[in-house]
Amino acid sequence: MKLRPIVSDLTLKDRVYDCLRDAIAEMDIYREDTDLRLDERTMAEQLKVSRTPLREALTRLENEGLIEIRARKGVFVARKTLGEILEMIVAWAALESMAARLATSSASDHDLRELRKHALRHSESSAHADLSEYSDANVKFHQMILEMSGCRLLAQMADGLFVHMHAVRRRALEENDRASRSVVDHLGIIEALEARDADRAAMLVREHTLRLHSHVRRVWAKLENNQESKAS
Amino acid sequence: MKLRPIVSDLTLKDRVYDCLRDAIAEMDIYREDTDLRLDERTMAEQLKVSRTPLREALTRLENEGLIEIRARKGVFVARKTLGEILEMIVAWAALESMAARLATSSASDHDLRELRKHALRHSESSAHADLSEYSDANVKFHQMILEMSGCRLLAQMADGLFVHMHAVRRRALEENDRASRSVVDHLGIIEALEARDADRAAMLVREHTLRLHSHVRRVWAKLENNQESKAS
DNA sequence: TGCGCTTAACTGGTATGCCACACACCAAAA
DNA sequence: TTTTGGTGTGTGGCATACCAGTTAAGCGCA
Repeated sequence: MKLRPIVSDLTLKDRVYDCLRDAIAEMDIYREDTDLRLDERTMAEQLKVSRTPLREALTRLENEGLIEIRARKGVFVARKTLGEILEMIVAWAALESMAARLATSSASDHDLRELRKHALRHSESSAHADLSEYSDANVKFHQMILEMSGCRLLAQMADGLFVHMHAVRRRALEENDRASRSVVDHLGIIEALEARDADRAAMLVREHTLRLHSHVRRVWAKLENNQESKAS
Repeated sequence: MKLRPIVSDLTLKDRVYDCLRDAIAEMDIYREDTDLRLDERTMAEQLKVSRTPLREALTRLENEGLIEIRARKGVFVARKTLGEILEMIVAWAALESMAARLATSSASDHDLRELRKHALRHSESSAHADLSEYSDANVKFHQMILEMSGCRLLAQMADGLFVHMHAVRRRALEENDRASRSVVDHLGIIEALEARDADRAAMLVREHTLRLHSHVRRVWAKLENNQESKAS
């Protein structure tokens, strides 16, 4: 018989952190009329905890760049600038490119079959499915590569970046012609992995992600122009 | 009359964080008889602050993996396993490789001259200077490349990894024949950057860092064998 | 003497209250 | 009407007290 420990070591602070992290990820941060203000006391009351564990959770969120705590001003959900988002994509490309390189030698044939299966399953849905579903499948694809690298840290660091992208995609990933291009890219990546071609796999992943980089830059700039013209 | 703002936004929690971070970096974590235990109340007393800001600083250190907080057991400086250290080096290689790639297009000629100057200044000292001095110069070299990428996030993420290496190098970087090899590598990297050859620069940086990877793996394994034979 | 139980000291976790500062609002003076 | 100093309210920062789990020393019993 196998028993699991009764007490989970999950402390209040941790659970509050998870809760807030999810809540923030679901927010529509970039809508102009979104209230980015978070009040410590209000939240503490809603969560039925005191401010202490809450504040420790907030400290953690601040480290990860999800919120900004300004002394005696307030706690605010961080709205990333275009520049910061582009940098995150670059870092992501760096990590995943290395992951792909490692995966060519550490991924099992079974892993690669699973990856291909996943890609095929969602290749059709890409055209007509709703954004959210496609986007989740897309993220999943990249996470699979990161995991196949066998290097947990790479996956972990990339995860920290994905959280931010969650909010971004609502604003910048609306175009759908990207999806079909994306599918082609993915297949190319899979083939390079299957061929165990490290340089090629790393290169394709990098270029694929950097394509997102220019896409976001383009779309974002357009959006900001729209806002300006609306304002004037 | 012109006055500068009086208040620095540095809160107690931040200063405590800086203080602890430095203190931990200076510790000889991997010596067997080092006491890894940190007591909240003792530290609070020494720092003359209450436990609240101290705990928030600790939370932050825990996020970055420098310490481990076990509920009702104690706070401990985290001793990284060999596997974790190797993963950090891989991630570092990923980030800096991308940085070198970007640097080939974003670094100014002046930046590159500075880099070469720095490398030359320390190329001689590498042979006879003490480990600490050489190691600092070495880290500085890599930080310069990360900065030249123009991508702050890359530099920032790599910095988070360097903190851990600070403790590691005391244990694993004792061999000195590495230094001369390192100098050669560095010059090669500089030349690739000067030639604005992105692929080559990225490749050289990656291989250079991955050499550290195998070096650490080798030395570490040897050390652990020594410990075992001593214990038996 | 050896084992097990009690218990007291110690740990991090949590709740609470006060403080200093930021800011908005208001009233009085110009 | 505009400016300016006062003041009230709300915010996060910090200190403190208490709580619950952990541990090990001390005690009693077989």
